[in-house]
Amino acid sequence: MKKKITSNAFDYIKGRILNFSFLPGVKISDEEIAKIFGTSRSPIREALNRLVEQGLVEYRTNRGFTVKVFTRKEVADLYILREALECLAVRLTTQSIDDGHGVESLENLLSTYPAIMESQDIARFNEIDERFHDLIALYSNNSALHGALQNLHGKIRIIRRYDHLRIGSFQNTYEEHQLILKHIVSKNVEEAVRLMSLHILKSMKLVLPIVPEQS
Amino acid sequence: MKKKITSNAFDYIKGRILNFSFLPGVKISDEEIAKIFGTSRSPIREALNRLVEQGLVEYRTNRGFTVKVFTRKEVADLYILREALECLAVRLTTQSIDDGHGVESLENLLSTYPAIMESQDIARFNEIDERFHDLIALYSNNSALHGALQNLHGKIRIIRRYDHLRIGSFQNTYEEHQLILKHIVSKNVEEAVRLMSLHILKSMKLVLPIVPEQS
DNA sequence: GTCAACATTATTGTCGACAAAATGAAAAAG
DNA sequence: CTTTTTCATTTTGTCGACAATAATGTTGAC
Repeated sequence: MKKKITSNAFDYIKGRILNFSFLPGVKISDEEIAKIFGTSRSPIREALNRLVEQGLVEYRTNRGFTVKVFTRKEVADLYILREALECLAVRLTTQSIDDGHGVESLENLLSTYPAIMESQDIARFNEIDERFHDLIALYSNNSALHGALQNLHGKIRIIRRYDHLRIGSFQNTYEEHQLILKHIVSKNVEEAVRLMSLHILKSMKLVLPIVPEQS
Repeated sequence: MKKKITSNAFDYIKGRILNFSFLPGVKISDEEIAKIFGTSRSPIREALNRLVEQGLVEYRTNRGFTVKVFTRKEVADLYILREALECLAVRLTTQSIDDGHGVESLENLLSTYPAIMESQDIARFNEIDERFHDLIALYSNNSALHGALQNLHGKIRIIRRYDHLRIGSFQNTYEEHQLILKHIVSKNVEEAVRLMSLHILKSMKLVLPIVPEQS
């Protein structure tokens, strides 16, 4: 088995960005990462270039790499795009879900919500929340869509950091997910899509005011 | 003025992929590109890693970089995603188009179609075709959406290579674009969206059979 | 002639070094 | 004191080299 430093570094840096260990705006020094990995800077730079293209990292010539900072406008744009994509995912998934164990997976996931809500573990709850949406994207059986949504979720995760009041909306999210799934299972496409749209837009309204106005 | 080899190489390689000078499946040797640029391989590799993340180039460990080959399923997925995004773009653009010179630009563009149709210049026609869609994405005033669509168009361009019968459909495309714009201008959102959807799906039906079945 | 084992060559991944550019600190000018 | 200039330090972009891996070619057994 090989090392493939680039790929490891990619995961490592992305991980630290997504769990807020690297905060928006901070510099990511290739030299430092290289030291951490005990390697040279070349593979680290390759990883960073990948992350730039993924939209999580920003780069300015002769000035290095920083974690991307999103303006409020950008966040709104992301959510509007996300709404369209999630609705498409619901549409496609509803059509094709019986061809597999998709319903099962989703219902299993839903059944784990209460325990986690009980525990008040925000990070964990956000994880399964994201997983719910990811599963729907997955069962849409459209890899381009799935990829696009994963990319969006990454960016939105960075933003969600500001969003700590979410404890109150756990119950809400749970109920909405349940209802969406119910309509997916019963092939009620239009209603499922309508609910998903509301679900995303509601989330946007919660998040937007918390994002700092300017970069 | 700086050089920024990475960025130049990125544009150069992407350009050659998009104008079919690098065909799907062929190896892109970093060493060769480095020779062309008269530089070392490091900045070339950084550029290639960016292109990998953009989905135009594929990478396998210890085996180098190749131009991405799309399967027919992937192409179908791309078009379905594209339909959703283009429709969203039409929706947003219709709402906001009077706040600028958007209509003008689009009408100007449309007015250049006949001459190019006359000339039978396929490449040039595909260019303005793409430009029409890009302008709509631009005037949607949603940078996330615009970016996602640009990315999609890049991938679809690779596929379009197989599509050489398009001369016949010039007239068709022209009329459809005219009609779509007309409904955008007159704020007839739903009809504009409906027509755009048909426009994309028709294109998909044309392209799909031409894509080689398997990778 | 086919095929496996081995040897040769080419390619890929990573390294350490260094010049150019930016940053920050100190000195000079106002 | 501020502002500007100069200089030292750090960071960034690129290079050329090399070991590890894969691709290719050669040989000989069957």
